[in-house]
Amino acid sequence: MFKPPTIEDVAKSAGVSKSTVSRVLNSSAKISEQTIKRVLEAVQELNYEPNNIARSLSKKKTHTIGVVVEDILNTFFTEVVGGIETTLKKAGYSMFLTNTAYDYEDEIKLTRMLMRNKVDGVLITPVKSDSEALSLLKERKVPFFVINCRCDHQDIDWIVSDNIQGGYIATKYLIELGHRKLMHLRGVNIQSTNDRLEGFRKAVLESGLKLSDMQVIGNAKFIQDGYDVMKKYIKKQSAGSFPTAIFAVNDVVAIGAIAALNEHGIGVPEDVSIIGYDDISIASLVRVPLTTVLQTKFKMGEIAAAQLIDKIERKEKRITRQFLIRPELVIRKSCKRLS
Amino acid sequence: MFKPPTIEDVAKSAGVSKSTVSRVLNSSAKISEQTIKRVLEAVQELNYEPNNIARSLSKKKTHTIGVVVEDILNTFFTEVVGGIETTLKKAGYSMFLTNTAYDYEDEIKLTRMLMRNKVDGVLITPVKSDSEALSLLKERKVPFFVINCRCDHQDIDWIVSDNIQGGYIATKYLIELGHRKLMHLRGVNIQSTNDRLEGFRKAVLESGLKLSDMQVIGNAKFIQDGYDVMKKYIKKQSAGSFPTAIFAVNDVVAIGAIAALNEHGIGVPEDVSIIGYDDISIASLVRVPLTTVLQTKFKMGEIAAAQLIDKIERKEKRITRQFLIRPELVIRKSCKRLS
DNA sequence: TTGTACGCGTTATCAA
DNA sequence: TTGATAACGCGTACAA
Repeated sequence: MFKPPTIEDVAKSAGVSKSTVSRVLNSSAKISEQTIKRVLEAVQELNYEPNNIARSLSKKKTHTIGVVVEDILNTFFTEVVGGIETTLKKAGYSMFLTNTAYDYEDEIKLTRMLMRNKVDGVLITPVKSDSEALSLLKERKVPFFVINCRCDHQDIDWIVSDNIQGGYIATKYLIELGHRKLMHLRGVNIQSTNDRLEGFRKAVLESGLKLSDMQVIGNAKFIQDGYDVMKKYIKKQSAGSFPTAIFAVNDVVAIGAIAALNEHGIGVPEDVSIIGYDDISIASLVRVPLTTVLQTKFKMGEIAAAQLIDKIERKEKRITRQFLIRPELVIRKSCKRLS
Repeated sequence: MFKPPTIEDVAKSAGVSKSTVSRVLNSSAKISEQTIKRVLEAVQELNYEPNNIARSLSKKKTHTIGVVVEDILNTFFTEVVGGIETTLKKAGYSMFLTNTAYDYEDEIKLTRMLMRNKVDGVLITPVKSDSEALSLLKERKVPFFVINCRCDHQDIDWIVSDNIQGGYIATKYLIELGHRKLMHLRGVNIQSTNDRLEGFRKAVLESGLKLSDMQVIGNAKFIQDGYDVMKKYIKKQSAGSFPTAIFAVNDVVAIGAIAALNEHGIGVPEDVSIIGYDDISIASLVRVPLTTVLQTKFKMGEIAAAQLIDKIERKEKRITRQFLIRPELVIRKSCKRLS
């Protein structure tokens, strides 16, 4: 059975004590040139790699960050994770990546697992804003940072894309193009999509328009939902009440809606303008390049990771850090100015 | 300063020795109902969580798998990682996810880091098929499994999508549709894309056609490359030699090529058929729903992870495991039968 | 059935 | 500048 060399083996080979080897490797004290050389030679020869597990146990620090994500396959989270990974690597941390698949029980189990693994900190996209996972972390004094969820508690750090602002700028853009009869294809009932609706309302009211003139329909999430909702709407409505512009809760819903519209001979943007949300990678490639609202996901991950590390290493007094990232309008071809 | 309770604390609180606590928690031996109850109560009360670091050090097993991926943002790898994560979770393992960004130096550094962290095994998509990372792992007897790369060495386990077969079925399909003047938009010079070209050639020859009649152009990777290569080709060529069908090295290159074709009034599939590779999520959403070749990425991840775990836990003699996953044809609308 | 004592591979403390 | 030796928190052989 193969056993990797330990610090003890190096010590013997170099003819010194293991404390000396440790000192050389961590350059923590003054050591004679001679012994340094001898130790490094022994390290080379044995091809010694320190055992981080033992080191972690001794130092009570693992240089490891746990990441709990809702959907590891969703490009939104993927890009956030990309930002996290980049930042952690730079700072010398490794990443335990876990996936809840929106399962609350799993979220708690995974958080527990991470705590048992003594991660130095946790980045989490919680299913619920009052998730017990957060209480667990707080109780055990594990530094953590919440991503993509505004938590009520004042002392919880988080970063979210400002969905109210995003809904606002999307709607405002449509209004500026001269549209007055708007529709919102709303999403499922969660914080982020509710915020987008709120932004929609805010823009409408602020522009002196009436909410009662606007239509808010659907409960859409995937491309098929966008298609179905639109299809159903078209069949029911008389042409008179048809909106001139639509704000869809996300890009795939927008794409589905466009397909339904086209099937009925309604052109985008000739007959109706449509704006999405997310700027998914294909937004520029679909039949009509999609005007949309961009969330800087990679950056969100970077900021969250950087903040967490700062919290861990600086150990400064509790400053609550809450970040609202401004989304950006990406103008392509799916909206036209109303003459 | 807060200190989480240790097994010792639980032992004291329950009035037993720590070995007893350990036994209860690992149910490794027979213990009286009484003490079991007392211990569990103490665990509850103190909200005790075992320290996996200490446990790992003692048991020489971390229940952790290192994953080294070339591009954490690429949906190909993302889906593979999805399959890995699912499988590992089921088996009770955690995942250290790292990203090389195609940097060979990084690949080695990260592999070293994983070994220092004493992962029980490694899943890796190496940049080179003879990467030193693999030798390191072999030397240190760390079980590993290679994803998406056929390695020369007979004793290395790997799983790849069969790109030769993929190129073959794509080309064969075009030929079966009656096409005789084919073109291949080739990719950059790496194993997988070279294999696709090889499959292309194989299908051509096998059908009794001449390779000299076929055109192989480009060095394309991204959407822009597909556009540029096609654009350039159109400008140079006389209509006579134009192919009736094109096999593009991947979907985005195909999409770029279609854009270039359309700009010149060449319709797909009316004037020229085109088939892609990958079945990226948007393949069905672009102007012309794309016929393509599908790689079962999630499944690749699942298989790789399952095989690795099997290797770790069964400790059976060396059976080399090499998997060639068959790609599948996904027929949509971008190819037409030649009359 | 339970407890004692040692080992896992480091770092940290205290002498020398 | 170095070397013993004690933590770190847990599993486990051995003894009781």
